[in-house]
Amino acid sequence: MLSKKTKYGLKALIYIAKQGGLGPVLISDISEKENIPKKFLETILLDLKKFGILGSKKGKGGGYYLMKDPKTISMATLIRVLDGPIAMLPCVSLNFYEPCDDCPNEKACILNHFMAEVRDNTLNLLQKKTLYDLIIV
Amino acid sequence: MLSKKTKYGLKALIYIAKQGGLGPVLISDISEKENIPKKFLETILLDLKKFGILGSKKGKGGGYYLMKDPKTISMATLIRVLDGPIAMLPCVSLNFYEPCDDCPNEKACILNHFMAEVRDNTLNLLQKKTLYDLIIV
DNA sequence: TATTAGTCTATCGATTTAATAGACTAATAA
DNA sequence: TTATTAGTCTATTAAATCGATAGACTAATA
Repeated sequence: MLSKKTKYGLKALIYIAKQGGLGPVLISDISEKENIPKKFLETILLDLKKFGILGSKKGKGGGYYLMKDPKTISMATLIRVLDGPIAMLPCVSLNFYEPCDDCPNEKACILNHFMAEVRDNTLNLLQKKTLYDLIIV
Repeated sequence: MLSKKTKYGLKALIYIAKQGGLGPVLISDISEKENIPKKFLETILLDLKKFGILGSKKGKGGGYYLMKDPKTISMATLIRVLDGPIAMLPCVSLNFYEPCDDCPNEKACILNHFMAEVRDNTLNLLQKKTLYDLIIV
């Protein structure tokens, strides 16, 4: 399951993307319209900024805006930034790989092979879908 | 990500299935061969018994055995029993559904629709694959 | 009746998650 | 230049979950 942080983050990004680049969007605006705790949302958007997905402007007329064309932002990237690994096991994660303590031979591990298949299956969908696909309803 | 409980549980089931029904399999046997903490494994197998996946026999010559043909046990079922929802959000879970507090209208929620698509995509694979598919290498 | 092996309850520490608090800094406009 | 707006940063907290362990108990077999 995705964390609430991830759900909130995705909803915020969809909200911002829907504005279509008409100036920065206020945290408080997103918070109210999407029913996301404001302080929590602050930390999430800050995270997205750190990863170059969002940019921000302080002061009056400030807010958050997308740094790239929504068509170039895949859902796989967003889930990885917000939630972490897409794979079901660390030993088949492409971006967050970690070996299993209990597994003496990963290449011979049946579960490893199966979970890699599941990962590829999911990735195939998540990499194709972009933020843009979500805002054109 | 799947919990260690789930990973251990799946490895144990694969181990038991590989014995091909030649009498009950000992917890200690699985624990040693698969490097799973024995006490932890006990609780996991007990869980699988509760859900009718495994049966057990006490005393000498006892142990755990499969209650059904591995060909009839889907990976989707196993992951649900061990880990919980397969869906990425509670609001699109078929077996563990819960509405989102922040969502005023689920049917109109873009994320909901997208995550339902992801769920179907994953489920399509997990329901086809059975425990048997994992033991024939 | 001794031994083997699963059952049950409970507890523990560590980590993660969700959320909040509050002081601070940058940008804008009057 | 200063009041206001709005994002930044650090930190703390409460609750939940995770991974693991302890120990007493019960059933089955030889």
